[in-house]
Amino acid sequence: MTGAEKRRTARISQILDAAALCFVEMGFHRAGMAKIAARAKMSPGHIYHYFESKEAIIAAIVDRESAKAAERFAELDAVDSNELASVMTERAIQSIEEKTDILQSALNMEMLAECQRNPEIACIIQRHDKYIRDQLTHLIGNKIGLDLAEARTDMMMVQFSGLANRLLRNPDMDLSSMIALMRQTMQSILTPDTIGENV
Amino acid sequence: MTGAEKRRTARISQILDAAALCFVEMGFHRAGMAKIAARAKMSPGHIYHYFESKEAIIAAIVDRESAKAAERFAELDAVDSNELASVMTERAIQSIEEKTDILQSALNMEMLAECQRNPEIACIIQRHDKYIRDQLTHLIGNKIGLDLAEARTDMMMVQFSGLANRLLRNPDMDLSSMIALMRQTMQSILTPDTIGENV
DNA sequence: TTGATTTTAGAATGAACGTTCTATTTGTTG
DNA sequence: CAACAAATAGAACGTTCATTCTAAAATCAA
Repeated sequence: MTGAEKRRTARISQILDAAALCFVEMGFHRAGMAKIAARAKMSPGHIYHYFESKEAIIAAIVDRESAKAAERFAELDAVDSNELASVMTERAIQSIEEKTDILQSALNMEMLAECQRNPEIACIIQRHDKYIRDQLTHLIGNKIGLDLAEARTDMMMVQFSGLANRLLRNPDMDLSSMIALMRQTMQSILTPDTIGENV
Repeated sequence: MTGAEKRRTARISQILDAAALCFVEMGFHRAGMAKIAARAKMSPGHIYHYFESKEAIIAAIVDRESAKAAERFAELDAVDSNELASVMTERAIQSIEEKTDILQSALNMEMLAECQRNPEIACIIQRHDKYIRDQLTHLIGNKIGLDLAEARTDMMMVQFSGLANRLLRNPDMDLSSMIALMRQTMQSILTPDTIGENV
């Protein structure tokens, strides 16, 4: 990688990091280019050498998250089938405990609200969503070998986004009881015969 | 109610309806007062005779939803204890089927995104959330008479917001399978001995 | 080092938007 | 009906913000 290319990717990272923080703190529309620029330690005008528009920045952030998710799934794919269910459960718990995903879900909320009316963003997010869903279905159905893999995947995803949503709406909520619930539900989703005959 | 008061409440409804639609369609920040006014069939300036600011309109919308929710809970409170669980389940299914709550959840998303940085809105939403939670806990614990009422309530609320979230993110999702999952989960939440010992 | 090219800054632009102000219309009441 | 109050319209204001433009600084090639 040449010096110029290095610098370029470094600047892009700076912008993406700054923008993500600004979006979380102040929302997509209140986060002005001036503030993003200040946080990324460059001039507003300069951002336009790397991104065509503010929207392009969101798109890039979603893409970046997708890439991270892909990495995590690649890791899970390497786990032994017998351990997979418990590893997935613990991963989920862990990401809640770290509250990492809480900040992330504030960002997701912003994106989701935005994608309601911005078709290009909507497309990116739906592609991302489909990717995650396919990966999970693969893990649950093929690797763990459970039946009704799609239904279990949907339950899991409902659980995840629901939990994030509730934590956002009720920040003072008792995290430990939420974690207990989460663990239990994850286990029941990833255990045979949990899902009744009426599905 | 005098003629003046009638007109006043009618105008306020007009504004609230128009604003809610605009917020869903275009988001809080893109929904300009001009557009809300046009939709409410009045001039922009006139809105300020009823609401101090745009934020006051959101606050009023949330309050209005709270009032509607209160009505629905009052109805549930009158249902016979033995039937309550199944009535609650069917109510939930129904609101999904009608897709009413989907539009509603787009609005919720908007509010939720907004409340991340607007403390006044955050306060209103959290009060609303607490109200719903208390009501549900009362129904589940006192009327149906289940143990672990708070935990069951939280599971239920996670389930609800999660489902709304997923439908928003993935609008083409197969609704019928979602409904099947929902029914089953609601039943399991509202049945004794469903929640394990580890809670 | 010098000329060329890329990178960066920061001011300028133009549009959008929340809010306010002024004037007009409508409705009410003595 | 006349006088007053409330309701309403719509233009005007001031601000904010994404984007563009101009020029300066830094980097690199020769």
